[in-house]
Amino acid sequence: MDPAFDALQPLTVSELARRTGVAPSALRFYEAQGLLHAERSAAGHRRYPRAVIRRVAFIIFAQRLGLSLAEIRAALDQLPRDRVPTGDDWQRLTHTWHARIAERIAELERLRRGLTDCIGCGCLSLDSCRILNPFDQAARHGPGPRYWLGDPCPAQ
Amino acid sequence: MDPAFDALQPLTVSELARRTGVAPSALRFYEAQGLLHAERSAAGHRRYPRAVIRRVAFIIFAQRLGLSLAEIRAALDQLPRDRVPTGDDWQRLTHTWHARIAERIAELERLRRGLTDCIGCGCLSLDSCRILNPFDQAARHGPGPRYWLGDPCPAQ
DNA sequence: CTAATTGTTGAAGTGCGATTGAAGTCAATA
DNA sequence: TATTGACTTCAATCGCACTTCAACAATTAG
Repeated sequence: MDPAFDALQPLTVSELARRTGVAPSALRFYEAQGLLHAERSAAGHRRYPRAVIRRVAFIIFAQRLGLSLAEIRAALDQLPRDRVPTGDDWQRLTHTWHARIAERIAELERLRRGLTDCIGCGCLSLDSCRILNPFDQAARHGPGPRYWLGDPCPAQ
Repeated sequence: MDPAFDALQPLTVSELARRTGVAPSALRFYEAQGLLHAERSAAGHRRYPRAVIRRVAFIIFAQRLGLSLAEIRAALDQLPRDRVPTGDDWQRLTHTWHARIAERIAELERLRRGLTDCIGCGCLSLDSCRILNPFDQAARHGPGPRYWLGDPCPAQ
């Protein structure tokens, strides 16, 4: 009998992969990075408690919001280790993300505006146009600063 | 005299870097990838026509929208080679991006909703919840499919 | 003239987020 | 018993977007 039919059994890596859409190789990678943990069967196979699905969902959400795995790990480390996290536990983690989402939406709206006002228009204001969010960009580590310097576009 | 003061002179790589916020190494990399082209001075130094600023702006915008350099190159290849692109030329390129931005904003709003409805809530609906956009995800090449399968969350 | 600055090239290195492959283990089935 | 299939580990590799480095050439300031 397919163990996936038994809602009380822990999940194998391929079952978890099927349920989350995340490849088994990625799940193992996440475990190596400390984002997931699994019990082991007698044969050394991973056995995931069902609560791990929510954890993987969290990882996917966070990635879509642009967080790195290191950041996601730091967030997940805030969860209680001694019990299954409650809805409140999860909500505390995602509390600050609403602001993050709002910022990203705002940036997209600036981008949309920039498409017409600065890229699309025939003016030469690009030299002195600020469309991309400097704060957003300054927060980026590593390669490619990419902030647009100067004063607002005269077209605005 | 600083040649940057002369609005009619072509730009050196460091001037272009300063005006766009893109590192010289990145500008050279873009040239190697076929996204930019430059005339050369007698000494073999790059001389960018001023119109290249708009081109770099386009690259930055496109990157923030999640396009790869290969995709951006394909878009830029649509521009006329025999003359400086007009506003209309640029707008034709960015035409489809408005839809792209709208989709991404919609995804962020689903994500925001999912934070409360599915991650944060105490229900067990995650097993059968679809928050992340399957179409978006299916469009992703390479690693990490990450689509959420199944029926909509009962909480919705 | 000298020294600093800015530029050139090609190759190699970096960081992230994985995937892939080789070699081996284990349980169930033909 | 043999084989199939799912799993294990560890190391290597990949794709992307760059950055860094070494060695050298040219320009510019004092």
